[in-house]
Amino acid sequence: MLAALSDPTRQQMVAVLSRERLNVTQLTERFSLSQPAISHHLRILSTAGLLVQERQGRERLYRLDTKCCQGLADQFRKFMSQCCANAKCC
Amino acid sequence: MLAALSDPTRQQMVAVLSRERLNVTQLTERFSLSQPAISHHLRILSTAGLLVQERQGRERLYRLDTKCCQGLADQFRKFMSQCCANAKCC
DNA sequence: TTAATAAATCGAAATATATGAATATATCAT
DNA sequence: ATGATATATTCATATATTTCGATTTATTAA
Repeated sequence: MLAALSDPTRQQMVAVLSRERLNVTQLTERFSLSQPAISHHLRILSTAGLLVQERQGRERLYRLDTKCCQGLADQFRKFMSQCCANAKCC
Repeated sequence: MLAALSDPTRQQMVAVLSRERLNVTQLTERFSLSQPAISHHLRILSTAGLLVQERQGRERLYRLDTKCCQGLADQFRKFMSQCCANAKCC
């Protein structure tokens, strides 16, 4: 998840897809990248569980998987909180 | 910060350094990596603001910068929360 | 069935990252 | 000063990632 979100392009994609449901073509228009590059990033974000696909006719709309996002964000928060709590004891 | 934490070795290093203050040599013993490799990771984590150095005689002890860690974790949490909130409106 | 469109995959090139060996630097103890 | 130790840096190499062009696959419309 962290690796998926460590790329600036993918961070922007997550932000954009949190506001709108877009297909690959639409995303390709917004980012100055080729369609395969966008597909590649979508794949990485999807594999990390951050996105979900919705088939709509011949298009595939991507959007944020909020449940999963919250879960992952929470997991990360816990890791960091635990580390910070440990550090307090030193 | 995300890039720094996306590497498994560095995640472990953060966890370890949250519990103990260690120098490069000690870290090199715990991880099966060369001393330069450890220094390299320490540099990346330090640059991201996650670690601080403490000079102690001829050694340099590394430990978690809890203040910075919490700040960064919080920043990330806000980003994800905002995205999830946006998504709720779709 | 066929043409057109959307999206994924493949292959290759460019770039970035991780790693270790060797070296350099800095600090402490003698 | 000198020797020993801790750490950083340099350099080269291996690996991974990003990107695009070309191709393939799948789906819809005619």
